[in-house]
Amino acid sequence: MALATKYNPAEVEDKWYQYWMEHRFFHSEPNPNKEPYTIVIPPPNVTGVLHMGHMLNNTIQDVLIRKARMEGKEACWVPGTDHASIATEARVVAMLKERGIKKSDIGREEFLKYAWEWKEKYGGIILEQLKKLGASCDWERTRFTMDPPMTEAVIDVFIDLYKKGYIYRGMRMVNWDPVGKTALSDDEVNYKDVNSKLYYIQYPIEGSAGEFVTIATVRPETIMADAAVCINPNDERYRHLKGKRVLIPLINKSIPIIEDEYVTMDFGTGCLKVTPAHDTNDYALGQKHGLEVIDILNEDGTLNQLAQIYVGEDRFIARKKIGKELEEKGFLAKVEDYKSNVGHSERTDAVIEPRLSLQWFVSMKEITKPALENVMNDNIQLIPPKFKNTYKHWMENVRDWCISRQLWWGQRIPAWYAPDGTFIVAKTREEAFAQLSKVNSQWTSDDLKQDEDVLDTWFSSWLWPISVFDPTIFGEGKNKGNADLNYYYPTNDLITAPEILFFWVARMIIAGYEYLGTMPFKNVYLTGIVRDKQGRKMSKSLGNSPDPLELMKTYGADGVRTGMLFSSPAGNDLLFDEKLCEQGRNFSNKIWNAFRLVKGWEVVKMEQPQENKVAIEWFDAKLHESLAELEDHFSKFRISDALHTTYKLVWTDFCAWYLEIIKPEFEKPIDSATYEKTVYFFEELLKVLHPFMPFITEELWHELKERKETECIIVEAWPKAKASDKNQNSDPIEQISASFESQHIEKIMNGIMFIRKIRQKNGLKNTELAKVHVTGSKIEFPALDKWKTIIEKLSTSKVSVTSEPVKLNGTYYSEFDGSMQWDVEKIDQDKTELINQIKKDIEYQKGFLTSVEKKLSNEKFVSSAPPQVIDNERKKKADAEAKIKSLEESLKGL
RNA sequence: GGGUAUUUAGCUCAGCUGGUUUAGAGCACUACCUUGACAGGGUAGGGGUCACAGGUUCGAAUCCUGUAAUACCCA
Repeated sequence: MALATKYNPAEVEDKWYQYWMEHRFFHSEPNPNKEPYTIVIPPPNVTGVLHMGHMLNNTIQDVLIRKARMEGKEACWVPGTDHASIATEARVVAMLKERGIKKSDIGREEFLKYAWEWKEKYGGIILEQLKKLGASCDWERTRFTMDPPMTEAVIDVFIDLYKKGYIYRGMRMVNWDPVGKTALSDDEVNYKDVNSKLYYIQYPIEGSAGEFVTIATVRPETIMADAAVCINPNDERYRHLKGKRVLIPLINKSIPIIEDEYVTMDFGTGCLKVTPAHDTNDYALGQKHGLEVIDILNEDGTLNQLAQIYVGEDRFIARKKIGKELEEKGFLAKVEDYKSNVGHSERTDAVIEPRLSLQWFVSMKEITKPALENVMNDNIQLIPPKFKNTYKHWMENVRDWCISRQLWWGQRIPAWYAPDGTFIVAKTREEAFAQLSKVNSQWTSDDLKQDEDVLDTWFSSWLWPISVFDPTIFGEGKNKGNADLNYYYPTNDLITAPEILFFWVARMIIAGYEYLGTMPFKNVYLTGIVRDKQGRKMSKSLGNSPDPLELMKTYGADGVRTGMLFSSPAGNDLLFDEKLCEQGRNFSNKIWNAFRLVKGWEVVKMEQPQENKVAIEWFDAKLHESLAELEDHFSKFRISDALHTTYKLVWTDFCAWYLEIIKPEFEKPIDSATYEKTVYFFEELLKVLHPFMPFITEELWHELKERKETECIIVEAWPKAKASDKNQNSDPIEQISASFESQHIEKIMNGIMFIRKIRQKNGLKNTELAKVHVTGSKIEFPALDKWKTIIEKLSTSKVSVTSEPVKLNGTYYSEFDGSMQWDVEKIDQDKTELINQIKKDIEYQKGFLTSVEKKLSNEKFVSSAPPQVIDNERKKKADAEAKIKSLEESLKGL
């Protein structure tokens, strides 16, 4: 045989991907005659390289899009990347540092030139890697969140929301990253338990020499920013302090003692220092009591002039030094070890500093309303639905969204400041100046300064499902959308990771309702997180992630795709094991070898053997049963289950049973009728396999038959499950099973396995025939008779079949399944094992019988259970009794 | 601290509306098979008190309560 015994994916994968591209099979245009099916890719970070999370995510998207394409829908999968302002800027800064260039020296314009240069060079890597995976994205529609039209959309949205009153500028306590020197959104902060110390500091009471009040704090370096000391008005211990003042140690500054029930009496000393500039809760307390705000930190986390002491020192060094000085000067009562939960920057890992600053915010209270409502009422479906709760909780407690970032890489905020601080939000300097001139004519256009900050990347990507189609619809007086938008929007499914449910998904829903009045997608499929075997999240720093490209080289893209999907229930984490890819590769190989077998046959025109007709009839039913099951799985996004169904259909039903039945003896030809039908089955199987394994299926599709240039499996029609004529209303799976004698065949297959078992126990050689007698009920007899030759072929035996019990000569091992009796003639060998087996069987059956009898003798059961259930129990009882009898007889025979 | 989940075979998971022979699959494991498609294979086999404790019910892996462990999200 000319074909290699092992399938070699490397030879075919690139070839077919290129072929698909050349023939533009991935490209989509609006087509009113077809139903659209749209997915927008969750845009990976431009700085990113393919990791296992992308592999899983994009495999699922590709499975869905390929299936939709085969179903005759206008399938459109839009790819692209986002500009990831913090991550990219960090990369570019690092690159410049290597070249000895400092960001601050070159200025914004120059820096952005380098950034774009960097983006052009490295930015496309991940998209190229997706091609290796087989992703059938419409590459002609590739988008980048900083493409000029996409940027314009972002600016339009900013201006529009500002005009609507959703965007405001405000002094707010933000999460400040002193290393990145930027504000972070709440979601970009990771909280970690950190060992720290609780300092008990004594504040002298003004005017009462020698009297102190003790305060516990983990941040002694902020005492200089204290604006008050707070006690609980219900606290008896401090009643005498009412209305007094205390002096801040070391700087001797006088501050008031205030009262508020906010203070927990049993935490620390029950006495709280209030530092409005450096703690979120203290800020709120300060607002309430009209306290002074003293910010003693610079943007890099060092102390400033207002601190008076240790000016210029880093906050952590200052903490140590102040602790020491407090002790030396007798202000420190004690120090305790303390565990506290401290926020760290997701990007730089620096300890987050709550900091007051002027930032831009989106007010979330109103704008989120439709987004919450339409998820709760299932207009938009989250899969799995357990995420609805989490979503609801977040949406109901949503805080205003801080959208300004102190970076250069991103869309610069379109706000223009006059020298006196008044500002105008407008698209261009000219527009801003024109607006300003109306109210104030003292300045020239050149006096205007644009805001230095850029917008959060999510402020771009929340528009993604709209702006990839038409970025021009945002803002007042804009058009109602182009043909693409009207055709593809709302998109169908969004496949993404649960970790960005709020970062991204929720915000896209908000934008969708705000700008188009409708949902951006109908279903949100949340994949799990890919972990290693020990359950650790895969990460670069742990180095526990395999290189996806290497994996694809080793196992083939098809192998890795199926490997990922073998174990990926929606929303549950996937413990990745390379063995899964190996299983995927082995599956490719199995398909390949089935093909080799079929392709190797000599086909002649001759009468079709009866057993082949029987096998075809059976497999045809099996195929349609599986198709119905597949449809059910897909409709519920049970992708892994869909793959398992396909896997079993191909490996077990087709290869292990069907092909074994019709396989001609060595070097004998096959009849053409069976061959044609087998090729047809093979084609149908390749089609259902295609979404999972696009490459091998395309290859075999063309190997199986001569095809025209565009006759590719990627655009072949998806096989539909046959619906039976009767019982139109009942479940499709049941219909098919019921319409066919499948339950008889299942019994026959069990019988075949019984014979094989006895053969093995008997130590029969491959050439020796087992002698078998099968007795079936009247209803089963026709099926048995039809399958007789097949039973013989598959179990290497000589079979006789009757519908009435007959007297058999000799001794037999028997199996009775309730209606069929299988007797395999005993051959003298060691019987003890078999005897033990039978005894075990009898015991099992007796135990079973007891449990059934217990049920039936329970009066309450008999009186309250539905009749069907009781009948079934009676049947179970009769079956068990018959089985025991049959087993005891064969035991006697031994 | 608050919330949401999970816990079924050695591993990864199904088990969808409580009853379909005292629990299924894949992988791993064991035995046998150099069988003319495939050893990346075949045939057969072993393996589980459904986390624990209560409760509801004629009947619970499935529903309820509590406990424990784990994971994620939020503060």
